[in-house]
Amino acid sequence: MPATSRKRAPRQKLTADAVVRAATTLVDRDGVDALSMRSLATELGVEAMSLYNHVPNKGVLLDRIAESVLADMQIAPDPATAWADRIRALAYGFREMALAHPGAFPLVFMRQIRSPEAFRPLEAGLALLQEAGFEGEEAVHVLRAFVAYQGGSLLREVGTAPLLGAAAPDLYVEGTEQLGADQFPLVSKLAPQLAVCDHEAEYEFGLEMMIAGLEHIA
Amino acid sequence: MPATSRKRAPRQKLTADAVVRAATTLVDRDGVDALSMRSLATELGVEAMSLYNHVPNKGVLLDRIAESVLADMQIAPDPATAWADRIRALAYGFREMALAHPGAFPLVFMRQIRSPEAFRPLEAGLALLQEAGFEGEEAVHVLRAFVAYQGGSLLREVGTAPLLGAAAPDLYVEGTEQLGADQFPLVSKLAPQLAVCDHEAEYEFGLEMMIAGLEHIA
DNA sequence: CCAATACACTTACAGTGTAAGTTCGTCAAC
DNA sequence: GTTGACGAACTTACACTGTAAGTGTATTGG
Repeated sequence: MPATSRKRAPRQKLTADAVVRAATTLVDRDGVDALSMRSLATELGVEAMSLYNHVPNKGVLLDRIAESVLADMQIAPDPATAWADRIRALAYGFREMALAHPGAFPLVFMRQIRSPEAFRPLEAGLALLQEAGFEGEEAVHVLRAFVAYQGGSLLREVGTAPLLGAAAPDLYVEGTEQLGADQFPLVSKLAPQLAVCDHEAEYEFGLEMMIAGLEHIA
Repeated sequence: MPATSRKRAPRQKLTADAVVRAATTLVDRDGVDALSMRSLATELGVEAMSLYNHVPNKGVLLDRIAESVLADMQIAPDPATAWADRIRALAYGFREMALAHPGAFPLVFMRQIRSPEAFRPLEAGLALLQEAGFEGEEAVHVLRAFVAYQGGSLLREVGTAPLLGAAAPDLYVEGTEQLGADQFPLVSKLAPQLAVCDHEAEYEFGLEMMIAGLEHIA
């Protein structure tokens, strides 16, 4: 007789890691709102309360998801190129992390992470800025500005913050039609441009703006 | 005998507007998570289901809250100063709106608003950029970049996206202590600067960076 | 081989959004 | 003045949420 039980499920290994991984997958697939302890348990072929043997509560589970996403971020080995290019590399690495986890990325932004995963990209950014000539408080300011821009951009791209995204492509046209072009002439005129949003191009545009601003300061 | 009934509550007028106003107040005071149909009803001295006579469902209620916040935004009458100054004025008006509604502001960012309230600031921004020499698609790019930066910044300031905010002031110190300064020397060295976050100063810093970048393009 | 541990299970409870049905205050028409 | 209609607040009910508490069993260390 094998080592597995004869009644009930064969006591398959359910580890904390498996729980977090499954949760991340579920969130990326169906969105954060679709994650409940019961839906996750079902996904794992287990009862809801069993999850509490591996994760203290849902809040911590969300933190773990964010950490696992952050841990996935690729930080380029930083070849000796111009610092502006290295900023670009780091920024696009950040974006790829977000796009790889469209559902879970907001958690990285919204939850306070207190683990090495959070320090790793931070350290990389500070190192890069230091070599670019930004030290101490100024480096922190620059980093915060970049993180704010990237966070806003990527939340828009993954759909969490659709403000000014493409959204329903007929929104502006419809809206401006029924409101009349008199009241909002420019919105009306630019409706076609507002109705589409090439996220990669937008990301690049803003990033270059910020880098140009940074070079102005340097 | 007055016109009011003698049994039950005096049938006080409960309008859609009153519902949205009360919801906005509640959300700003206690946070979005504290808003439930029942808690809002209690606040209004009414049963939960009565709200559905004035608002079709909670989602729409959240939209209405966002719209009411957007409607509160002051758009400066735009004196004939340099366009960079006018960008600053618009940006600080946006920030003041956010700070006046710390709980409800995230809804402005997260929910897709399809009402005149949303077009008004948009039109103002586009008008301003046009006078600064940015037309068509380029103006849209610029606007999206600014909105992304401001959204990210303000979500940090109101506490929704604490990433890189001050947060627990001992986070970095503790973190770097227990992890050792070897692994993250810069984070460790800059822990004091990372532990504090003067939101207004940070907002200004990033804004000036973006404006400098914009002037570089112009 | 037995005791201890780890961990999945069951039950239960307070809270959520909201569909459906009931009751009642107010006002218009006769 | 009576009646009827209508709007709006109320009640009940249901499927869901997170999780506290307690039960049972398969695996492992002595």
